[in-house]
Parts: sequence; C-alpha cells; structure tokens
Amino acid sequence: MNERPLQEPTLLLLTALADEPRHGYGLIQEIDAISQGRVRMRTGTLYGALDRLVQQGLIRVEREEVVDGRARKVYALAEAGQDVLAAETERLRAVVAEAERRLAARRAHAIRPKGALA
Amino acid sequence: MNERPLQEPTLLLLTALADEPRHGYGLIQEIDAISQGRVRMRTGTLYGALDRLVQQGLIRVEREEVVDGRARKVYALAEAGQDVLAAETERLRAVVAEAERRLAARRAHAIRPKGALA
DNA sequence: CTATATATATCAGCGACCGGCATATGTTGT
DNA sequence: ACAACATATGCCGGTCGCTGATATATATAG
Repeated sequence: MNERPLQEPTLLLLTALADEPRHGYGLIQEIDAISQGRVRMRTGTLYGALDRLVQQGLIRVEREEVVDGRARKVYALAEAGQDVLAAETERLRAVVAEAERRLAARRAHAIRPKGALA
Repeated sequence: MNERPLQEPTLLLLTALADEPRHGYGLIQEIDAISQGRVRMRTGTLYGALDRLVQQGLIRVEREEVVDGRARKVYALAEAGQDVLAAETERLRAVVAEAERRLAARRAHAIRPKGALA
C-alpha cells in the first residue's frame, strides 16, 4: 500500500528480477553487473529488502533448492512488482530527461555563443 | 562526502534548480510542475533538504530578498551540485534503460510469438 | 473576518539502507 | 593441514532522509 518512490537498491532488485528468477547472492552479482560495479548491495540491505518485497507482494519465493550443498531461495518478480517497476521507470525516465535537458541548457548558456569573456 | 544515491525528492530539488535560481516555495511549485503533479514536496522535506544540500555544498544561498512584504531565500545550484546531478542522471538513465529492456523482453515472452496457449 | 496563497521553519517518528557480525559449505592456494 | 576466499543466508544497531504535523507571518480574495 506504499506509494512512496522506490529507493535505488529496491529499484535495482526489481530490475534484476525482471529478467529471470534469481536467488539472493545471485542478485548481488547481477546488480553489480547492471550498475557496472557502482552498486554493491549489502546483505543487510538485500535480505531485509527481499522479506519486505515479499510482504508487499512485489516478489515471491519461486522455489528453494540446494546446489553444491548450499541452500538457495529463488525469488521471482510478481505481477504487482512488474507493474510497480514499469510505473517507476516511466516516472524516473521523465525526471531524468528533464534533468538532462536543463543541464544541457545550462552548459549551452555557460559557453556563451558569441565570445566567452572571463 | 556522501556517495550514497540521491533519493527522489533530492533529485527533483537539484533538477528544479538546474534551470535557474529559485526560492523554497517556488521549488515546491516547480517540482509539482516537473513531476506533472505527482510529487508534492512537503515543507518538512524541503527546508531540511535545502539546509543539508547547502551544508554539502551542492547548492548555495544566492540572495535574500523581500517581495510583497514576504521574505524569500533564493537558492542556486552550485558546481558540485551540477556534477552530482549529472552523474546521478547518467547512472539512473542506465538503470532505467536496463529495466525497460527487461520489461519489454518479459512482455514479448508472455505474448508468445507463435500461438499463445494457456 | 475568515479562508487561502505565499513563505519559512522546526520536530517527533518512521522506514530503508548501511556496516558489522554470525554461520555454514565448497574451492583454491601454500 | 591450514588459510583465504567465494558462495549463501540471516540478524541487528545505528544512521539519515523523508513524512506529517505544527507554528509563525504577511497579502489577497470572498
């Protein structure tokens, strides 16, 4: 029931799951890849967020498996999560476009078309 | 010194100032416009954030003026703020693009190119 | 003379994130 | 044999930005 905008770690989590179901540790790696190494999700953030998102119905536990003697919980994006992600990216895209438009105009102004003085 | 990603209200504040200097109340209106009425910045968020951003050197108090008997503080985007905004939009643009790419692929998969069965 | 718009400011509370710690198994290096 | 590292999940105290409420003050509209 929360209409508040997603924070970046949460946005990245949903994005990482939009692709295909993944388990917690795999999400850390995937997010590392998506963000080109700029975001290293902490386990404290991760598992807390996963519980919260399941609670909110944005993701669900797809299955639990054991690979090489290690237990895994595989999460999948739920439909509600897909909708939220779509709406969020849509809004963010508009904000980013506006910010870039203004930054470009700002730079154009700074250059001063006819002779830059001081 | 905080490299943490900006939250949306902060992002919108910097975006609203990228255009031209504005005072607090004007920022509320501008953000309302930018977000097409979807974000109504609260004064609690606003003035707290403005103080914080000045403290961080991302914006500065351009001037103080009195218009129609009402005091105003006009804020301007500092160079550090411009850099942070540019970096932030750049990263967000990549994340948004990736999210939309995955959502599109997801929908294409759901449609099933040749005969959708159940 | 009340309500609304303009304008700034503070504060308690909440919730997401951070960083550290704990636990356990498998692999690689020395 | 032992250390170090990668894989994998989980908890918890602290921090910090945002929310919502409240306060103050002037100008304008009804």
